[in-house]
Amino acid sequence: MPVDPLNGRREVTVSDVAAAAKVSKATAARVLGGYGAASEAVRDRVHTAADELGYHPNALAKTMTTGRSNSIGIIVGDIENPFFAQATRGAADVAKAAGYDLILLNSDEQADAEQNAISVLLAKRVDGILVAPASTTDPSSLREAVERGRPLVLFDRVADGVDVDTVVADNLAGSRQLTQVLLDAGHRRIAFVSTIAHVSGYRIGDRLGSSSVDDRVRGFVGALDDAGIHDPARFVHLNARRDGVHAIVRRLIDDDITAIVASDSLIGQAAFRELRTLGVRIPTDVSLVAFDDADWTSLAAPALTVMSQPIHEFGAEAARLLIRRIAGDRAPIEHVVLAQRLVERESVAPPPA
Amino acid sequence: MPVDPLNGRREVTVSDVAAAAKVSKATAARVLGGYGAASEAVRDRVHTAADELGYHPNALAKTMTTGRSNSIGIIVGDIENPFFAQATRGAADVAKAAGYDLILLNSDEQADAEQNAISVLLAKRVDGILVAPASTTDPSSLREAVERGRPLVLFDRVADGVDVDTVVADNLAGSRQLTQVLLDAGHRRIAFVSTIAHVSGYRIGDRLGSSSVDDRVRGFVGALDDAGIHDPARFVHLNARRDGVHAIVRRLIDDDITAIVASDSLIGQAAFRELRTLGVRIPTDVSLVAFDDADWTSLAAPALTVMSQPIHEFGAEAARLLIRRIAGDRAPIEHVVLAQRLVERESVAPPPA
DNA sequence: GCGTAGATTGAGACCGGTCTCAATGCGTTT
DNA sequence: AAACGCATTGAGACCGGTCTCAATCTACGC
Repeated sequence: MPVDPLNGRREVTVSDVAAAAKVSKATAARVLGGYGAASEAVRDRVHTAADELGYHPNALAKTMTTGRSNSIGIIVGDIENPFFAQATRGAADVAKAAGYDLILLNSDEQADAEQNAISVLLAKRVDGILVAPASTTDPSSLREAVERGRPLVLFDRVADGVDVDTVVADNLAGSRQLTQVLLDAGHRRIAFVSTIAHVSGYRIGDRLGSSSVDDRVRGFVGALDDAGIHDPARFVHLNARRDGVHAIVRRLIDDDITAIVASDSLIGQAAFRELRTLGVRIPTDVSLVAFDDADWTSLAAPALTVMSQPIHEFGAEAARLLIRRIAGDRAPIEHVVLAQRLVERESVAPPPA
Repeated sequence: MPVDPLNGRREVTVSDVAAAAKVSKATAARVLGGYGAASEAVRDRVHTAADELGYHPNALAKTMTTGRSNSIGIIVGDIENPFFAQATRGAADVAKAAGYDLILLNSDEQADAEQNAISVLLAKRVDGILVAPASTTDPSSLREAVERGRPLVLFDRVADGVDVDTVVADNLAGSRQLTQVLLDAGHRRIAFVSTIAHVSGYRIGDRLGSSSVDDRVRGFVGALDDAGIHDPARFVHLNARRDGVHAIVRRLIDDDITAIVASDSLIGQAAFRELRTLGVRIPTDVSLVAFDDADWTSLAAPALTVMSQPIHEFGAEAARLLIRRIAGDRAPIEHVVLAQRLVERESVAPPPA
């Protein structure tokens, strides 16, 4: 009798049930597994035997032969970030409805952690992987998944040279529109702030490590450019993680910036706090807008004007695409682009005279 | 040659590597698995063969014999709720450091979903389970895990009759202290609002479905009682999910309540919004306090006075306890109680004259 | 030079399912 | 009554690892 190595207890197996029901292992497996046929009488015998013995299927053994684990991996930057939490929930709901579970890994936006996460997931034989890639420009961490032919779907950002389904927002258009709100209010000295790491000062044509931020910056720069503002690139401030959002914001105030576009909700929050501690009034002295309609943006005073994204849907749609691929769909790669939506509130006003 | 049933591709196995390295399967397994001994020469041959062939271990096959999956399940109410997201991150970090991955399931605070989640996790042979139980009073959904001897650790709430390690906050003391802030400000008509379902109006001695809410209510009632307030139970308002926080808040205002204790951050948020739409000024007209130092509470105007909890630590400590149990620790059951911390801000003032 | 301990290696069972294929049983057709 | 089709059942290989145990090899002591 086999013994569970973990707690020394015995797990009831198909063979045990078969013996108790006086049928072959194959037959017991058929009725317990719900495949193949069996006579009514046998089915009853097996089921009652299973109940009496307390049979519980071993999903791993099943995976061994079928090759399907009914679990999918999801790699996010940080589950504590409400953005990822929401996307994960969207994915979890779709996955659950289709009979899949989620194995969750945080990458902290680190390529090596991401690569390691993928190896782990592959070793656990997940049926597919959902990832918000840490780097758009260096997708080497994703290579293993692609090479080994596991279905892979990217969300929030794309990755160069990785030919898989993706679900992202229309950040280019969204950023243009968000920036335009500021321009329309009369601002000319508008800063864009992002935590993304970049080798040096931003210059037109530079490619950023995250396609979504890249698009946002391009939308921002494009809008300024269209408005006839000279050298818009100088208004782009990156590396805010390294330098600190508060330090950057302080510098911006010194530079007589009159409006700030925060690249995401977390940066928006940090900027909001710093402006408050500096005693800078929003929107009287400085206007502030951000991406993502996070909870706090409508609760804060003033409430923030934001570019809202269907975050839940990022995860849900990505999961749908993935599950289709797992099911064997060989349709051409799909690049889903979801619209953003402007939510105007109270954080924008004309620049001070 | 075995073929991967999922994508028709061939996965390289220990046997393949063994053949290429001209050693037995057992020997190849030993060097690849890092157990047992092998001569330097053989080790080299096997490793180069593995590299050339592109060998990737199958963690499931390993689990089949060892009985350890190196994954732990975590069941939360809703990963989208920042509380659970934070706790999950805490657990994920500790788990990762110990070589475990997390399988995440949402229960939506539903006992049947929780029970199903446990079955799934058990079938996937997780080494242990972390759960914020949906019901303190009806722990039947947890029974299977206990009966089958899988290590189980509860966090945020306990469950009656389930004799396992737990990690919760000192809600009784925290709630008392939080209520006292209101009492000290001169309030006598203070309401406690929770979304928890309850058969009827709250009465002293009633046992609530969540031990943490139960403790908070008892702390609240105790503080009022000590302050000589008659029949404090009448100030406890439950079933806010069913009735709607906004409806309850409106009713409270009609009843000339001068202060509100929100049972968690989400309720605090809903109450805050409703008070604002009603044109009720905080704290001039009504004081508002809540549990959990969520982001928005310090960003809102006025900033909320809250009872802060070490949420991250709930998950982290629970994971630590669980991993100890998985490792075979037979020490007596541990009930960790973490302290809460009062954060006084601007949402409390004396009641209007 | 021989015995023996210790290191190295291989054969094959095992984990708990699924799956293929052949054997058996039974009702129907001719 | 022989032949046939279909439903039901069982034997045993297989998935990809681990693990036990025995066989072989090596070096050392006397």
